[in-house]
Amino acid sequence: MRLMTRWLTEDELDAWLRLAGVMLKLGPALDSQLQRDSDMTHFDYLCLAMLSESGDRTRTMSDLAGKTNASLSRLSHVITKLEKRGYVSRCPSPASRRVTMVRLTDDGWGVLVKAAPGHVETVRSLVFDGLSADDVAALEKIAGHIVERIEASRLDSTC
Amino acid sequence: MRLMTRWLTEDELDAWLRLAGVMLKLGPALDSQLQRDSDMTHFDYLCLAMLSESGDRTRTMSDLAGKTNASLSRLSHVITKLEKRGYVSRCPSPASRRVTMVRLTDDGWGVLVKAAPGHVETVRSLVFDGLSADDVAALEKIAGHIVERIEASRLDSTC
DNA sequence: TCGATAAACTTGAAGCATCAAGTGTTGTTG
DNA sequence: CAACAACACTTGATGCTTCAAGTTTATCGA
Repeated sequence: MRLMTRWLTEDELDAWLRLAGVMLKLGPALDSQLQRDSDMTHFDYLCLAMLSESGDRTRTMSDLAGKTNASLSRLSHVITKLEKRGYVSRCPSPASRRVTMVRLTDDGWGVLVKAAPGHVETVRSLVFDGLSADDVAALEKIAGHIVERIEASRLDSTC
Repeated sequence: MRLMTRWLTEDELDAWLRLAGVMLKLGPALDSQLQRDSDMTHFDYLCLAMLSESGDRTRTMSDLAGKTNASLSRLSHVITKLEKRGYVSRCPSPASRRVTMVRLTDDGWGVLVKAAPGHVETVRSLVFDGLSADDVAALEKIAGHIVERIEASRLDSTC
């Protein structure tokens, strides 16, 4: 708790309200397209995509949670759903009995391949069309900065 | 539907994954702080804040939905909740009988004033600390660009 | 002016996310 | 080596968001 609040400057406030707008609108916009065309959430898509990028299409829950920026709890619920649909399967890890591994099935791969073009087109048209290379670099830098700070703050409070 | 997908470049993909990280982590981080310290959601806070910025602490539902980047349906549910807590009140509009006006009550104002310092401090520490003025300008430009494109795309599909 | 269309919400149900609590497994330390 | 803490999840309940459908009021065209 601080005694004096460091308020935002006018420029910061403008930037903040727009960023809040992105948070409030972009997620739903992506969900809406994927739901309509492929009956899945953006987060579902991310899970399948992150699995597909692993050599053997397999990851541990914790690893996948990290790659998708999700809590283990959220991931567990979603993996249960995707497993019911046959897109992924859980299997025990050879390394340790307390880790669960998730594998992208052939069906899951098929669904991902079908969903990808429409999703990428949506991301392109909502985010990247009209952005310069400098803008893209700035976006990566700033977004990376924010994610880092969030992760650092979670470490603080855990100790 | 396009025949050839314009995939993302490597730089775009990096930027996109980080932006997705922001979407997935920043909202929950803000919710978590506000929930813990003030028993409210970030979206609740935004509603109260946007009402407080109006001269008479009053806005129509549609106007407030626009300011908070929300659907009318979402807003209606949340306003019902905030009304039950006594932070806002609904009243008819003198101009037209189909518009509902929402007013920030004194209690709501009090809650907002109490919540603001902690929230602003969180936003500052997660987003703005460590960003240069150029970064802030870039953030505003890019986030504004994305929000504009989402709004434009919604108009497309509505016609 | 009358009827159709659109605007401005509201509501209920269904699906998602989060939180708290619980289970089983693996290091770790006295 | 036995207790204890930490890790890697899983589960159930609660609250939030979205979607589809419904209501009431205003506008617009013939």
